[in-house]
Amino acid sequence: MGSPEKLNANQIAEKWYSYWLEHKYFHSQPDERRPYTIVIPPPNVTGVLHMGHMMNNTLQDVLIRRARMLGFNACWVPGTDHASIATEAKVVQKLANEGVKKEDLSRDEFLGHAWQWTDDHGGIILDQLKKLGCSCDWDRTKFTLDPEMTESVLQVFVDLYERGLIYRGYRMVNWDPEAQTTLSDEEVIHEEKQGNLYHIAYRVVGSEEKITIATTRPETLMGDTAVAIHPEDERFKHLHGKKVIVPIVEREVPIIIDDYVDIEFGTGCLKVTPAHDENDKALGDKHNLAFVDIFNPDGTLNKEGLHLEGKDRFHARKLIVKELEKSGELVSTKPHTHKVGLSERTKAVVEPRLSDQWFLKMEQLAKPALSAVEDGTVKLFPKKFMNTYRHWMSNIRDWNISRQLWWGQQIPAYYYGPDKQDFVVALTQEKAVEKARVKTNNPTLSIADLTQDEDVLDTWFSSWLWPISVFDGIRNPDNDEVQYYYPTQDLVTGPDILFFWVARMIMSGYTFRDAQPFQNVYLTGLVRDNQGRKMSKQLGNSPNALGLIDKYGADSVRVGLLLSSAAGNDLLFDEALCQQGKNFANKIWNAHRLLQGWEIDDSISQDSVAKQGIEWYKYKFQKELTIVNDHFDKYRISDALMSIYKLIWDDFCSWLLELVKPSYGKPIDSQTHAEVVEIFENNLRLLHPFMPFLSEELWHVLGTRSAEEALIVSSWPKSEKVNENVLRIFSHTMEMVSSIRAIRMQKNIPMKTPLQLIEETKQVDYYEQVVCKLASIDSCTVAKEMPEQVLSFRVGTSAYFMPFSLDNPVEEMRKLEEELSYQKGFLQSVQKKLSNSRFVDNAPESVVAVERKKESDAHEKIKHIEQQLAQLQR
RNA sequence: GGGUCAUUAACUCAGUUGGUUCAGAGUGUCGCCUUGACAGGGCGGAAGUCAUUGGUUCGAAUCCAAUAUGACCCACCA
Repeated sequence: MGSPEKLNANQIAEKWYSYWLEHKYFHSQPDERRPYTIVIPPPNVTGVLHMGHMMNNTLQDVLIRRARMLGFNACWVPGTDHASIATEAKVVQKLANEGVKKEDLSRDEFLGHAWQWTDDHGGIILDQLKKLGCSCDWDRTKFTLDPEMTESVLQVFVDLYERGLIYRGYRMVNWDPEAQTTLSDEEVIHEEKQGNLYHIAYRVVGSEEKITIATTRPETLMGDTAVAIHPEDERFKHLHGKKVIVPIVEREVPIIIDDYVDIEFGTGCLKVTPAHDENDKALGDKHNLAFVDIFNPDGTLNKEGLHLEGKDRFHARKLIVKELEKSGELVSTKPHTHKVGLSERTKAVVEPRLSDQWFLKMEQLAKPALSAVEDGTVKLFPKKFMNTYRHWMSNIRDWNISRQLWWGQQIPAYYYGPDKQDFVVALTQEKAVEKARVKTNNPTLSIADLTQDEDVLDTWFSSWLWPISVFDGIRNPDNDEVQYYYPTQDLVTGPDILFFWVARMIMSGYTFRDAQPFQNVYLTGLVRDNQGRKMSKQLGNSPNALGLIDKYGADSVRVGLLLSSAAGNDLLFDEALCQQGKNFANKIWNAHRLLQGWEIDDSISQDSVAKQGIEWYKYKFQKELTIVNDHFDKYRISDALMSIYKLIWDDFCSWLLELVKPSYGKPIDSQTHAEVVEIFENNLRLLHPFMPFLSEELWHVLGTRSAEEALIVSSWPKSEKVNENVLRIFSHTMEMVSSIRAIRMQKNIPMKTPLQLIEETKQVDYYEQVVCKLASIDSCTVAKEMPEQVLSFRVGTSAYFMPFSLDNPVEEMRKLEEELSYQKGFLQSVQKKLSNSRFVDNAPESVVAVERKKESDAHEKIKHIEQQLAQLQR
């Protein structure tokens, strides 16, 4: 056969990946089988594979490959996301490096650059997934900005608008001054920051009195249009109805009375800046205050900032504090930690800003999505995420879906007049014209009279349709594909996008197809380094994903990742685990070499020990198969892998192969060889989802297979009945072997020493040969009476003896006495339990029976040990 | 401020309705071995008052309460 001595993981990976592609095993189309579908969480089109992706996609591939072997029509849909703000930021940066400013480009010119960038860098990440072994149906690769995907998105926008769920509103939104766009609430991350609480004195009009307010943002003072106090605050009751002068701008503003104010906090007196704070806006609306916007889109002060016009907001803060200090109006500055909202993408401090934006009403959409998770139509793994999901869904706020960016789907709203209220929403310009003509009653209106809204849609407004739109289920709701593949089965993603993406897909699923998008959501943990830190570029603790594959091989990296990941718990990634994976691959490789190296003789009949071993292993395999299947059902993927790991390494390699191994230089009988090969093949079936390349390679080494017989499209083993009795006898046998080995090592007992068992009721003939072979003893027989000069050990309730002249009987006796006292203590505690009538009366019968068995077993063991001691004392 | 989760061997984690010989695994560690598949190996050890304190129970790592530590999520306290 001539397999090379060393395993070359990368070589076989390349070979089999092309083989699979060539035979279109990843491709799926509707047929009579049941579908098993996963849609990939689309990575950013210009992204690079990182550990999180590796983890995530390995899991998906394991699920898909097993489903394929289980006979499902497995379909894994790949694709990428245009990642509006992230990609646009990268393109802007790239242009800036070339000395080009975004402002100097037209929209079309900019989009040309963005597409160029996408074409140059896009899809790299998908090629990287191939290196990992992912069996995606590449013929189905989608991009969220593909024309048909865009059309789906726009159609949904129009539809929701017509249903009255999308509206245009002048609202306080999260503004990212760096990217100069709005952000949804979910794109804002709050971080604790050390800041100051400034106490500033405002003069009361018509009196010498001053009133002191507390603020963290003195630079917004120019936008103040009121000062607020609590109605019950005794300190300020005399000021009701009075006015104050805002320092620097010298603006006269009212003192308003509102119980929103917290008497305890700061000075109990609040400056109100309705244009730059959500709460202040509420106060402004309620008390009919003026709104003074003091910022430019880039976070600098506008002309309302007077002499500070053009200064950045944080610079302005320092300058204003200085001015107030000089004028004596700054009463005090106290350190104060508070949460600051940062843009998820640019890390810029988010500025609350009033502006015209598009919103989607969420309350109605959230209802079916909430009940789907509550009633188990959609299951979350691990379950703990149900609580956060429920909380979020029941407190959901409207979704700001417009972004002041260019890279994305432009909002299909068309203005036909100077007033921003005069617009129509339509899928195409042509349709927009028609609608506008009707609306204005002006039949001469033309496309030239329309201006499309400048904004694009939030990226998530396209990805929330992903499970439907990849099957074209928005534009063609009745097409065969979407009917067949939707709802999909499993979704594997990180909990960080539970709200961004998962929840919204569930909402869109019910809204547009009246059905859940997937049945199960497996939420993986974050990948951290072995010190528990998040992996990040700044820390430089993120291993190069492709480098790992080169170094260890894809199979080993997959194993390394899976060995450390319980669902939903963060996993501390350690490169040592990839080494463990590599060692495992090597172990399997060498097992096959052993098998291939034997000389086969078909003239001899089957070896009886081998026959017994094979019988045992078949049951052992079945037993583990049940456990593995159960782990899969519960999404305990790493447990499934660990079970297989131990089955192959310990049971197959360490026990079975040693059992069937012929003596040195002797041939193996052909029947045993054939049966071991079959067993090996079944092991490979279990292994395939985890280590696809190695398993496929060995599958073809062990037998000649046609393309249809490739492992990837073979079957997952079927469950068969287990003979528990055989397993029990074997585990007893294994314990005997281990005990003999242990004693031999300590006492330096010669090979071929015979072993005896004194109980006549016990059967030894079944396992005698196995024990003799593995423990290198001469025989195992039943003795009529206690032999002289023996070493002993016990397995279960059986006592075994080996004749051996002891150099140091005292040492042996000491050990026996230790064992005896342990057993006696144990017996005592069992008896105490059994003499407690409350236990005997209350505990289930089976539990009491177990205790009684313990008692009688302990008696028996004690008897053996005492006999042994008596013998030694003679 | 509200909530969720975690705390078990040196490390990373299991422990699935409380009940089989006084808590398991993988890695690491320590001994011994190894020219016959594999030192990327074999065999055999050692290692834990299950975070703390109470409670429920015949019986608690497991259920309840409080405390401590850590992680994450949500929220408009200037």
